[in-house]
Amino acid sequence: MPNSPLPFDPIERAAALWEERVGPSGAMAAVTSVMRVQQILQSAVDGALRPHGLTFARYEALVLLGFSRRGSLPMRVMGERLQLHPTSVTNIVDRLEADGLVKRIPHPSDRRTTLVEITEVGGHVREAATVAVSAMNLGLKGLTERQTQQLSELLTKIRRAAGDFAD
Amino acid sequence: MPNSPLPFDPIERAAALWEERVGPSGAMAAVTSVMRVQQILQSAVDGALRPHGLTFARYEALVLLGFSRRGSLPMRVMGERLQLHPTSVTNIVDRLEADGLVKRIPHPSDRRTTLVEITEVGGHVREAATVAVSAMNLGLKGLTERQTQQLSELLTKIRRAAGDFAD
DNA sequence: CTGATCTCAGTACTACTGACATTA
DNA sequence: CTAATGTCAGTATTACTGAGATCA
Repeated sequence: MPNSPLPFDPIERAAALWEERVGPSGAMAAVTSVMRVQQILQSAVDGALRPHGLTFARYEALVLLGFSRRGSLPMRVMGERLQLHPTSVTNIVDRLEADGLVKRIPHPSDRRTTLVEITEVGGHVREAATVAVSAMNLGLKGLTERQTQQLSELLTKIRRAAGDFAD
Repeated sequence: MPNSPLPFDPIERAAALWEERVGPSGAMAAVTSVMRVQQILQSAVDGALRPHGLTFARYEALVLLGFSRRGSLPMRVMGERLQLHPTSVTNIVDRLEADGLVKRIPHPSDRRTTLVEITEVGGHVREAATVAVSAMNLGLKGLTERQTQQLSELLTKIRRAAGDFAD
């Protein structure tokens, strides 16, 4: 455990001081909250996936491949969907391939492109990992179903404004 | 730029497939959204702070010290407030100290404790950095003031449920 | 002696830059 | 020739584990 719980909300306290000495604190509080919740969720999900030898990033890649028609996708497409830097895709696929969960195969018509295909073992690991993260509801506690949806909607507004996608 | 914007929302698409093949996708979508928005905000804030030689983590530490009475706090307290691992506090203070923004001073009564004090230079950098992040509203675009507050409230429910603090 | 505080060494993971090879 | 696709090497940040020194 990093730290025992504080008797007060540190973000709320920081926001009060910010308001008093700097100015409106709404954005600061929201941004800090996002950072902190990301850390909480990342830690929770990674903990559930560790027994399966996966991180959340690698798990997402595995799920994406499992969703595709032929169980394979070009590296570039994986990067687009998972919002990953090209070198990060290389890195993640390297690790998955080293564990035998995916394999690189040549693209039939475009020889620049590398396809990544989920293996049978990869499929089993994906299923087991999915059971694990589903069982913990991905660490998302404290919100009702409706509030969870509200949260997604608010975050999607931010993503859209940031130009993540043009819907 | 990591990638050009997609013509559709990748999280929404993944959620639809998840719903179809795995089950309820609300939590998955929310968690993935948090991860992605954190990345967006982190990148935006770090970009604004880079000219000042700071990351968001180091900036937060500087702000925290600036808010304290005497401009100094024990390492342990910094870790509590910023929700950082003890070794991360050491790391961050090391960097700030190397840049002359803070300095370690001995605690007057408890010799186990190290106090971290913001320097005059550190105060100037903090002020300039605050102007920079305030001007960009911390990268938080796409939400009204009211929605920003809603977002903070939802995230705080998660933080409370995770045992971050006992209010 | 027990527990608190901090540091150090080392590991893991991911992002990003810049360079480069291959191919459309 | 220009653009696209991946890979490699190297750098930067932060989280975390385990060990250990110092001190209340």
